[in-house]
Amino acid sequence: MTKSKLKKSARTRQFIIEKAAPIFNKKGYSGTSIHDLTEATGLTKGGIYGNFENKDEIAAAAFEYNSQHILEQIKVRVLSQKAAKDKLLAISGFYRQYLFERKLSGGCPLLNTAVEADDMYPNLREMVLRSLDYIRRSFIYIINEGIKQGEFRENIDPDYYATVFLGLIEGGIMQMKIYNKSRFLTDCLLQIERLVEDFT
Amino acid sequence: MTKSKLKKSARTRQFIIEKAAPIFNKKGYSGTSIHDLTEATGLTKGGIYGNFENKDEIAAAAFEYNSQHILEQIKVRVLSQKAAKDKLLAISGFYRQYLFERKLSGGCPLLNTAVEADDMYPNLREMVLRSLDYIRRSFIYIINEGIKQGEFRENIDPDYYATVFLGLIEGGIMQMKIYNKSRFLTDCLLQIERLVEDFT
DNA sequence: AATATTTTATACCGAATGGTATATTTTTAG
DNA sequence: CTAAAAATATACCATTCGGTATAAAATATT
Repeated sequence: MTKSKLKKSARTRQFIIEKAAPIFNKKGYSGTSIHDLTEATGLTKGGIYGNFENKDEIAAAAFEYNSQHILEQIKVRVLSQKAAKDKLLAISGFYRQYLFERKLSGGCPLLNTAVEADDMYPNLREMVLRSLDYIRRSFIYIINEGIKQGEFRENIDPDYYATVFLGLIEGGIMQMKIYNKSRFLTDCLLQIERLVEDFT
Repeated sequence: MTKSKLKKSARTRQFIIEKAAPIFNKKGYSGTSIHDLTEATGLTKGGIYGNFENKDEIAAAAFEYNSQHILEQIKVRVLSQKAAKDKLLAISGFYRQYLFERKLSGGCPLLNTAVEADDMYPNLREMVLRSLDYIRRSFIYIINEGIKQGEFRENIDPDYYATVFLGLIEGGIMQMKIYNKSRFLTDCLLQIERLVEDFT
């Protein structure tokens, strides 16, 4: 192992994933061809198929990559706050900054993949479900903690608000993308923040 | 004109649209092949291409069909109410009933097409934008009327709430589809109704 | 009913699809 | 530095893709 701790194949695999991820996010699973990936990576089919079994496996890895990037950033931001209210605002804060991430220019991978996969690709659908549920459970956990520690009122339904918050986020992203105006997302995020304000 | 007022071709065209619409809504534009349509209609390629220029035109007609169905139902429900508050509740009421429409089992065509089209198919994107904006403007118009007639408070921002409502609707549908539980949509609709309640 | 017209079926096209066998190159280990 | 192993390029495969020319069938007009 001269150049790196990882084997060559592992590095190439990662390289392919990084190039493939934004393409799948923009064009979707059906809309992305292997040729798109050879073009983006500079590799040939042999190079791609030497590292992945088939298109499904690349798509799955690409989604996981896109998804993990979001979940990790949310995690970091939440952990950096102490008060439950600030933790919730940290999540909406992430999506405010998210607007400017070139990496995710194709929109929200959770939303994109959810819409394409739900009726067509059960494996991808399952992966989306797990990722969405991570955010959901984060909301629920934070709200419950807030209640437990007397920071929030007691009659707040964590499940309900997790759904409302996620709905506002994804619905806001959808509108932002179609209107090509960030205001549509920021308005939805503002509503989340107002609801959170009302928790105390 | 023996059997109908419409020419044969017009009837066949309509027949193709009706069969194609749910397929495009489930599988998306990239995911739907002409073969899918010949299979669903019982026609051959000649029959299809005798009535449509190309796949784009079928997809556009299919989206318009799906979209019009929604917009018309919203229109009817809104017109059946007099008070601004009831008009707003009529829209969320539509989406409650919407859950059970077999016709739209593939989810919300506005959401589906928005997500697939935004980066890839500018024509479809434009059509989605017009449809979404119709609902948006309905919300705005109703809220403005409510304010004008003293039914709602005066410090309500119609544009803001139109965005929030649409976000909750589409975000709710997305969650409902991926979790396969209607509660995720009904919770988002409930939040709309609570916000409307607060307008008075 | 006969004919003109429209509509649909058949048969085909080149290109692109996902995928693979194998030759060649590159990397790794001794 | 050399040999073994791994990774990549080349060339190819069958299938499907969207689309079309044309022949056959169905419909509309007289």
